[in-house]
Parts: sequence; C-alpha cells; structure tokens
Amino acid sequence: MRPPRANRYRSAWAGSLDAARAGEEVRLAGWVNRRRDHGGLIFVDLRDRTGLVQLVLHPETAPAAFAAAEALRAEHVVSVTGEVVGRETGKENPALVTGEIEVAVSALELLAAAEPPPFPIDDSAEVDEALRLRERPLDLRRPSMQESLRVRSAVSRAMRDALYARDFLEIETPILTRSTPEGARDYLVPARTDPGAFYALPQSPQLFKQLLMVAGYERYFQIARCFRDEDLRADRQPEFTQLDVEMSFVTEDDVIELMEAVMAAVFAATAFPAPAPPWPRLTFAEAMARYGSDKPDLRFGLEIADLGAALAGSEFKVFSGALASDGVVRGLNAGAAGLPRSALDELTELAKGHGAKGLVWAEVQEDGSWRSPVAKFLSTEEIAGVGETLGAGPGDLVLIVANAPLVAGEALGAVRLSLRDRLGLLGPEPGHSLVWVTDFPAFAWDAEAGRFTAIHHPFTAPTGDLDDPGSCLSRAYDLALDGSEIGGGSIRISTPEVQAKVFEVIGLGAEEAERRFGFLLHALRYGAPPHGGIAMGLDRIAALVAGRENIREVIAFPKAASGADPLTGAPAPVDDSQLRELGLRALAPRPD
RNA sequence: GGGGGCGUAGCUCAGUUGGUUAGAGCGCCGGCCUGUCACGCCGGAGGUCGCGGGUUCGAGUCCCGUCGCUCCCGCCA
Repeated sequence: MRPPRANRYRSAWAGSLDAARAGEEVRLAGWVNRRRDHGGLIFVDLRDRTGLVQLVLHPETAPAAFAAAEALRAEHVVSVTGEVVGRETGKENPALVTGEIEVAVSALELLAAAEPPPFPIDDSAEVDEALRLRERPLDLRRPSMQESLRVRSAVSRAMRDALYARDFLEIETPILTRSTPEGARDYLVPARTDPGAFYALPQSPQLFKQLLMVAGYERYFQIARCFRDEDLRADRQPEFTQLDVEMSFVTEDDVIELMEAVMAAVFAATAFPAPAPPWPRLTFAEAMARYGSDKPDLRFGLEIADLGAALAGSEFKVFSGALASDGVVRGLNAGAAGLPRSALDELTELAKGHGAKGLVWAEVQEDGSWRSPVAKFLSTEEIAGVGETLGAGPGDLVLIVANAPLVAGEALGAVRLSLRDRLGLLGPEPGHSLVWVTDFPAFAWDAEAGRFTAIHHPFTAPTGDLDDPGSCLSRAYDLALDGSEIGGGSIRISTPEVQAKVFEVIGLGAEEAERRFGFLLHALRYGAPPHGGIAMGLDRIAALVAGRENIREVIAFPKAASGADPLTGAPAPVDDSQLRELGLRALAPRPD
C-alpha cells in the first residue's frame, strides 16, 4: 500500500513499514492497540487502518515522549515521530506483518484520550450483538469488521469496474417515489406539501430502470438501496443494497452471460474460490424435481428421484392415492445414514412442516427387503423398483413423500438440506456451487385472494397462453450460490398490450392499473425496446464471499432483528409540531 | 402473528439436588519491572443474577408473566 500524501499528523501507514525503510524518519497516527510498560522501557502497538506496528520508547533518548507514553491507555489516539529501525535477531515478531522492524519514537502527541472500551477491540470474544450494535463505532474497529467492510467495498468496486468496462451508465433513481403495493409492505413518507398523501421508499428501482430503457440508455446499472417493510431474517434487512442492471435489445442469455462475467470479476477480486462460468442452468421444474428447491445447493448429491414408475400399480393407498390425483411419489437415498429413530421423527416433523402428510422411511436389509413401517403394504417388485431407482443397497436409508408435486418437492428439499447438515455431507472443503434457475411459472393461484398473483413481478415477460395463466412460464432467471438466492431478473414486458393483459390476469382492473401504473403503460406506447435485467443482492453476496453468517456483518450500521437501530434509537417518536405540519395525528398513544 | 434458544461483574463464562458471604479468566485501578509483543509479578475495586410476581424456612437455581437479543415459520411481487 502506498503511503498517503504527507499531512500534519501522518507521513506513513503503520502496516506499510518494512525493513527497506530502516533509518527513515516517519510520522504515524492511530490508536493505541496495546501498551506494554516495562518500567524503564515502553512498547506500544500502534494501530491504523492498515495494521499494527510496534513503537518503542526509551527514557534516555526521548524523556518527554516516554513520560507521555506512561499515561497512554487502550484506544487513545496519538501521533508520533520516530525512526524506523530493524529489530535485532531474536527480537522479531513473525506474527506481525511489520514484525521485522519497530519505530523508535522521538516525539509523541496525545490527540485524544479514550475511556476503556466496553469490550475488547479484537476478535478474541464473541460479544453480545446488542452491545456491538449499540457501540458500533467501536465494533467497527475490530479487525474482522474492518475486513468485512473491505470485502464489501471490493465487491461493489469489482461490479462497477466490470460494468463500466462494458459501457454501462450508472444512473440514480428516486428514493422518494410512489407506492405500488403489490409486493412487500411499503415504507411511507408523509408529504408536507400535500397533507394526507405519501411518498413510498422504493422496494427496487424496477419501473425506473424500465423507463430508462424506454428512454434509450440501453445499458444501465445502479448500486441501489431498496426498502421493504417486512420482518427481518439473518439474510434480510428492511433496507438493503442491490446491484441493479437493465439492458435493451437482449435475451435471457445476454443478461446471464453478462452477470456471469460480473460475478466472476467479483469472485476474482475477493479471492473467492467459485467455479468459473458458465454455470449450470436448471429449469424451475427440474430444480424442484431433483433438489426440491428453486435455489438448490449443488455442493452435494442426495438427489430426489420420481418413484411413480416403480410404484405405478401399488396397492398402498398413500402412494396410489397420490398418483391417482395428479400427485407424485418421490424419494431420496440418504445413504448409509444409521440415523437414530429420534432423527427420523425430526425429519418427519420437518417434512410435515413443509406440507407433507408424512415421511416414509425404509432401511434396506442385507437381503434387499425393507425394515419399514410400510414394508408390509408393498410388493417385492415395488421395493426392488424403488431401490433400483434410488440406487439404494443394503444399509441405505430411503425417504419417500407422496403428495402434490410442489409439496413433495419442497418437503424432500427441506429433508435434503437437513441431511446435509446432520450428516456433514459438505465435508471439510465443500467448495462452492453456482446455478441458474430458469423458466419459473409466471403466475400462482392465490386461493385466499381468489386471483392469480405474479410469481416474479407483473412486469416479467410471460410465455404461453395468457388466457390460461396457470400454464404460463416466465422469462425469469435466478442465480443461487451454495443454496442461497443471490440474484434474480427477467426479460420484461415491452408492449403496452401484453402489460395490460398481465395486469388483467392478476386481477388489476384497467382503471386501477391506469391509476397505479399509467406512467409505465403510457411510456410503453412510445417505442419500448425489448429489454431485461437483473438485480443482485449485494449484502448477501458480500456476506457469502466474506464467510459471514448474516448480512449484518457486512453492513456498517444494520438494524437489529426487531427492525430498530440500537445505535441511534430509530424509530423514535417525533414532536407533535412535526406531526401537525404533516397533517398527521397518532390514533393512540404509543403503547409502552 | 406463531415457535425455539439465550440473558450472572465492563467483556467472555462457570455456578452441583433449591442451602454459608455468587466465582474464574480477561479488562479496569494502584505499585514494581529496560526487549516485550495475549509482557510479567504483587495488591485492589467491581454484582438490581434482565425486570415483575409467585412457591418455599430459604430462589441465580423451580413456576407464571414481561422486556431485550437472536434463529426459524408466516411474510418478503
């Protein structure tokens, strides 16, 4: 790292010093990481953004600096002048990048004292997260957080560089915009200039980027903040960041290939050992059938197989009933699991939690027969057929679900992931998997609402007959990394007729569609190019690349799981005068 | 909205079957120390056992409620 231009306090970075600079006089500035006072000799580890260097203070050569150093405490801020000196043989510290040298201090200025920090500014303890978030400025001093935010910065830089190199324009879109309630709950901002009316914070720049395509910009991107007022998770914050991309005159392949190049650049920049593109593509139907997930983890096998053929004539009502009513019987071979009965019960509960009526288990015996609660209902041929389909031999555990295709898929998908963790199927060096999932269904029937809803969003181009919405697919694609969805996009609808028809399919009357999305329909009438794009979850990508368990670890100032910000205390009440100005009144006192 | 886990010193934790004055390491304060780098040695301070109620002769420990943090389901076009 190059030293910065000299300033009043510092001429060199602590972490940049090495034996080549021995004899040089430098000025350093930073925090006291640790002080070791030997009475007649004081060592101070000075920390700045780049690392640590040991300062040494001698009472004879620099009595004033020595006296000042006696009063130093952890996290005091100092500026020092001194000479870089090579350490004598045997006095080096191989654990320190700068361990070949130290700085013999001639002058020391205390820039700021510090109270003792409430937790150690290192990575030695797993400190309670509530405290960490309340004391975030101190938490962010810790090496692991510095590393996290460096990784995040490297991710967004690699994205920007890759897209600028391909003639993309970075364009900002509004944060104060219009509510389009169709997806998540909106965050609303009352409008002072129009009492009773509200702005909404964007759930994504979706419509604006489409309008930019209509406007002829052809290649747009933005690292955009998005807002969704829904409950949090380890991988969900109420405000989050996505790499938002849109292109004109493209097909699915163009967007996918572009994003493979961008993500490969991200992985290269962060030394993340991802496989090189192109990455495999599965249709949604395939992904659900083989892995029971629309974001499959391909780092391990345990594929799900269809047992319909092997069980076609079965007398067992659970199987025959499912097969007779457009359902499926699917199963997987958990291998020589040796799972205790309690684990099987837990897996059964897991499957039930995902809609299955139960989970059939069977252990294949030496002679090929099954030890299973359902063995007596199945013929020898059926048992043999299932074994053959699943490649299950003696000692293997077979797990089977019979239900509607999506339910059976999701239940077995959950069982598959649970087995991954229970059986340690990833191994010590699991590597990484990336996979595109394509050809999603376009619409899902919402029984409660009595209408179809768009599975991706209502601007996604459908394929098939819109008069039979349930059969339509969409030109959408998601990217999954190690079983996490990290991005998704689609080719969009670019004609007003199709867009209007899709609004109709999802039960949006022409009048309401005009009121909410009139500006889009209107723009589409003036010559919209075929266009499509994608949005990549920057927080999730940064967390996965940095090896962090949750996205709060790669966000400088995240919200807690309650949605509150422990640092600032937001959300917080406001003065009545502020409410009056906005034409608002609280319906009830805040319940405390 | 629902379910699980956690909450003891500034931090990380231990605390047996409900039983004497609630402990350890680190940190903090004072003293000593000229080659340490998690410096060392000696001494000291520091507790609303999250909060409220209950059971009991007696509660950190058992019960009920509640708050906070967290994970999951719902939700997230």
